[in-house]
Amino acid sequence: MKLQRDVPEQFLKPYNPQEQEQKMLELWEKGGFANPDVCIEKGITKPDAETFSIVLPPPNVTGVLHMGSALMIAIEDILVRAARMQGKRTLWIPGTDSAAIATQAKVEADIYKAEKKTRHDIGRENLLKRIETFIAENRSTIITQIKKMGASLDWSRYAYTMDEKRSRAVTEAFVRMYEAGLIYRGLRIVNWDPKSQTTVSDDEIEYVEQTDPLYHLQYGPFTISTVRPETKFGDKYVVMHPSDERYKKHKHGETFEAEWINGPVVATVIKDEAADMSFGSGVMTITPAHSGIDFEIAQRHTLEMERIIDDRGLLLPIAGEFAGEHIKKARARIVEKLKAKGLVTKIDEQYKHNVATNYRGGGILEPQIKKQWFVGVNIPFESPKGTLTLKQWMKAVVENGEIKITPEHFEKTYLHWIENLRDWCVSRQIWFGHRIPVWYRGEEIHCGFEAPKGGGWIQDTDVLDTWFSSSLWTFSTLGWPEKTKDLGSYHPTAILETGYDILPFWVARMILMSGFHLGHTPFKKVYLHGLVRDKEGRKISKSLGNNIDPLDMAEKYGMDAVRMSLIAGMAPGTDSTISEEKIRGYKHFANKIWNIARFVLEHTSADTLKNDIPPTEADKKILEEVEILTRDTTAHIENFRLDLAADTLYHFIWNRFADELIEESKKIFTRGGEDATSRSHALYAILITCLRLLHPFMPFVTEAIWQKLPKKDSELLMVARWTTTP
RNA sequence: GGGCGCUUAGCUCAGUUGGUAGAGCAACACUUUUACACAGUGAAGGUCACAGGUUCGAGUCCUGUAGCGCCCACCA
Repeated sequence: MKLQRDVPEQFLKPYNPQEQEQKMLELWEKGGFANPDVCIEKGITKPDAETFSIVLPPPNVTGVLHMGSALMIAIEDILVRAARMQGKRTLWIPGTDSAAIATQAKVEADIYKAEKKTRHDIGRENLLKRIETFIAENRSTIITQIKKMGASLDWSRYAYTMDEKRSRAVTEAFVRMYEAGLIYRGLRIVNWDPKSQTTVSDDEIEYVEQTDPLYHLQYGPFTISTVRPETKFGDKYVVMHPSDERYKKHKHGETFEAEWINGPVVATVIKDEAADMSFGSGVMTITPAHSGIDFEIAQRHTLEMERIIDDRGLLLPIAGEFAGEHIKKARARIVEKLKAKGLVTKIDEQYKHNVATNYRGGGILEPQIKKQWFVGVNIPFESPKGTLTLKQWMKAVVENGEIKITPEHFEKTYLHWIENLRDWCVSRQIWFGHRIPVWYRGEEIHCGFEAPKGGGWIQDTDVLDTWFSSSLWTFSTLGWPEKTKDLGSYHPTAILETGYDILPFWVARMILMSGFHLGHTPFKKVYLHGLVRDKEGRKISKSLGNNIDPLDMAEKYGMDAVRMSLIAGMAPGTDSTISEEKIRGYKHFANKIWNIARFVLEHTSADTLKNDIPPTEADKKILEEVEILTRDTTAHIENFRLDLAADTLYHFIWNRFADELIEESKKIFTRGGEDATSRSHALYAILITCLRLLHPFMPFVTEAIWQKLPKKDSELLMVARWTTTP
């Protein structure tokens, strides 16, 4: 058979991603098919088709794309593109997050560096203005980068956690939960950072190992031990385990007198299982105002709680002669005094223990009792499943299979987390974020959208935990609390895809919020991906210098190669590795398909494809193989085994299609005749199918080839049908 | 301390309900044959962590041991 001369010229060179990618992006944008309304309008999707909706876990508005987010986008785009091609009404909603703590910290640090001023120096209003400016200057980066990845997001529905609609949703959610009694204000022990003057959520604690002396002190008839003598001024309870044989003769509630730092005190014996019999003497004194465990013990037995340390870390008057001193400095002097009084029985100099620090800024945390806002997880509310607590709801929807988590073993992690779940502290003492919609006037409290009429009302100065707004995301992005069409069509979303590391923080809390506000789940499925590591299996971090920038790599090897190398070898929920060599490997693959297309097009043309001839027996068999390939790939995608789908396609295309089918076709074409015609039809059909199936994974190269095909059922591969014979 | 995982080729990892061990990369030899050298052909490479058990049959199921990792809690 004679070579066709009408092969597009571009195929005569190796595949050049830089040349094609921008063109494809423009083509897709012009089509507008990421918007399901456009798909319906243009007759691509049926108006009553099954929906497939998914929210993009919103990246930080001022962030930059890294391999982790690239993986997430690749996975979601594959699911979305496949669903769209399968005829579903497909919506993928983009958005960004304000990441309040991180953003404020960054701006504060910048200001301090340039002007040596703290936020207290410049004031709330000014700081917020500076943050807004900072966000305005940096917000486009991440959006541009996401677009470059080829993500088929519907940007007409873009949402930002701090925009007007989302802010409205946050306030509405807070007010409704307050009115239902699920949000309350309470005194609780919180992690207070004296350095930055804010509370820190449990998730933001970083434990740092430290070596300090452990002092063993005589306390009445008991020996207690502590690394922090400076907190011990108010101690008047000794706690021991109820079944500790050594202290059998001491009854719960009995009192005794003990000589202590600033003179004699009357102490009470408390029996509580929190005491560890194997630690030291098995007896401890407690400081309820400055220790979580102690606070809980005190609560159980309704003991007095007295503050010893103020918000700045200075000792209060209870410390007597030490009052006003900073705890750090006071310790040595207090130890001296205890020694002088003969109360120090022993010192372990090299005692290793963990100190809680603020992972941003590193300040050592000092637990304090503060008034905070909480979402009560054990308070009943009326749900479609009857009267339930939030905790019971969150447990039920996963246990009864309304929400399926993949990989399955994370269901255990989730349920275990729910078991240990305590009330969620949602107030934060920072300035950037959604302000708590509560006003005070003396003892009066008002929760609503604005201050009540009449003067003297002062709004709560705290803002909400950033996860509060994030947990409304599946429905706030669809227009809630308005009863929008989108909300009706696309909620619950089909699937939530995110990293396993935020399963508790985000996934669980979305289930909570959706349960209360909508009475159903926010999604039907949860798919969790793993972390991206370097080829040595190390976490990617700036300090290790092993960061591989996805956009640099795309520049060098093409975005398809980057996407494919993230997906291949990535089993659900398992950490995967990335390396430049791997990316290069998939660039070769893109080139392979390119050359396959060239070969096929050299042996077909619009003219030859017109003749509808029956395939030979051999070709029939080959076409059956392609059907199996389609079935396998579709099944793998449905099971979220994108790695297997990618592998299957890779091997079929390279080892079967290229190495075998094309090789044997050369002889057939040399002989010519009907067999050759049949074969050229078959190869063309295989190419078409491979392009369709591979498109979600490698959208650019497949679309670029598609654009040059002489015969196809759709102008854009992006909205071509998933399975069909032309 | 509680929970969840992992251990398969030099490296990174697949291995779906048990049925004679797989891929990519790396390394080796050969080949410039007009789709592609960003290639092809071929060869090499493994006591599936270890020890028991169930089974006709175990990488796969069960029990235990060792090593590694992650999450949660946090020791006064």
